[in-house]
Amino acid sequence: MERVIDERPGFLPLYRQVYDFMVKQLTNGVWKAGEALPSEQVLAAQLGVSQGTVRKALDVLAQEQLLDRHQGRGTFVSTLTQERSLFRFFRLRREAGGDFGIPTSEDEKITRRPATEREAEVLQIARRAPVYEIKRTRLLDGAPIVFETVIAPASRYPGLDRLGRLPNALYQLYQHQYGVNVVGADEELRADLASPEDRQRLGLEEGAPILQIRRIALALDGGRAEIRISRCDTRRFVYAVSIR
Amino acid sequence: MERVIDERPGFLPLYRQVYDFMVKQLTNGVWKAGEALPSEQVLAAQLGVSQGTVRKALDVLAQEQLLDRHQGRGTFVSTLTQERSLFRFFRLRREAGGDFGIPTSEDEKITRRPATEREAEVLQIARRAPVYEIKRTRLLDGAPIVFETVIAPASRYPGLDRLGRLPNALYQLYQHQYGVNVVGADEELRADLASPEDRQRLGLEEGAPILQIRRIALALDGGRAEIRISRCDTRRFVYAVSIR
DNA sequence: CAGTGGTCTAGACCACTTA
DNA sequence: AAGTGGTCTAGACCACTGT
Repeated sequence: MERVIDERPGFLPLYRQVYDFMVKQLTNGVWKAGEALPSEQVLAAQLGVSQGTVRKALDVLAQEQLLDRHQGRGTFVSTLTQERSLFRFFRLRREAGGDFGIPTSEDEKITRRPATEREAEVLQIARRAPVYEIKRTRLLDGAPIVFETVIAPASRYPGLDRLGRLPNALYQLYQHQYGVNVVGADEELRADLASPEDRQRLGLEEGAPILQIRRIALALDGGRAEIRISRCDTRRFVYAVSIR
Repeated sequence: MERVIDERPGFLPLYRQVYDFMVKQLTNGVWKAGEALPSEQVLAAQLGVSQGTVRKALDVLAQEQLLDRHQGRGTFVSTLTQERSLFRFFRLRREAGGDFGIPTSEDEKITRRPATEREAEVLQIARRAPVYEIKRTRLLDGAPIVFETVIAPASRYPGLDRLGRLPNALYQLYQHQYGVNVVGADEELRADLASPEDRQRLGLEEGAPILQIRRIALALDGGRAEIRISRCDTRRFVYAVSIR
């Protein structure tokens, strides 16, 4: 860690510098998903700081769900396969406090095309830079519930269209194949009427109401991982949020 | 703090016991909204624990937004008047990353009636126990956007129907008049078609889509503060969520 | 048993606010 | 200058996991 001297204007607490170092280890793939980190003692010695300072940085990362800590076992890089991580981003569940459903996919189609003006701006890529557009129908309990469109920058995910059938959990693919960690999302929700394509994919009648979710997924490196537009039939499932 | 001896089965970390003590101070109104707490040193001495342990409990409460800490000034009980607290629960904003609007209210009507079976269950009160039902139209930029129905247990808010015109921010009233702190909420969102009452209050046409938010507000004491059903016109405003 | 993270302490010093 | 919270250290002991 080299103990950089704090210049007065531009002061960063030590544990913050340790935190930044650790984020770098994660984004650079030095510490990979599922792996164990060195122990607190070892890290403290390597970085030339006290164990308490290392601990403070680790606690922040654990709270951000980038690390899993287990007393007696060690500290591990979080994997998005885990239930809680999956349902952090897939929030449809049976109504009235029911449990979450396990989604599957159908009628998938992936194309490569230039980004629209707005997409390029949101994804922070060059005008008309290539993106992959993935359209698919998502099912819960075997019934079509969501019509999903994903816009992902081609630069982050080279060859995404040559992978064959995509897995159910895209974020897991991003993490393991491309080293892109999705750590958060901003969503905007609104009600709309079903479009012809909504109706065809979800088996709805004309004039049926639809819940649209427009999500911008945020990557660990500070950039944007994708845009995702989900159009949901909420007759039997609701979108659940907990505010704390 | 009396330093309760930890019985082996039933072990609670010291800082957790300190935390529980502090929550009691807040729920019992010993520490009131806006007031300053004793300093860390004083608390540590009073409770017979180290400053570090007090700090750990205070940090948790600060993170839960129940306390505000300011270097050099002190630690204060959070007030729900502050912008960020208000917008923690009012999440409609101008679309496409725009700013939040400041809501006002209109056509308010409050009635007292027995709870329905389902309401009683959700609010954790006795069958047919009295509740207040508040209906009102909420406006943004002067335009009616939300038709809101609030179900609040009468036992928590005695005389709520004799207060005259209710303030815009009900949670602030709950906190200052009744000592009820709203610390979180569970929400379920779905799309629906505008009902006749929706259409009348929001000026919509038949067949217009509506975003319905069903919220259960959680109080600091672990009970339920209210049920709130918001039916929103999302043509010009969207419901914004940040997942981190 | 050794090794991990979790808790707790005591004390030093720093940064910020107020008077 | 005095008082507050914020950072950092060093060391002790506890709880849990594996071998």
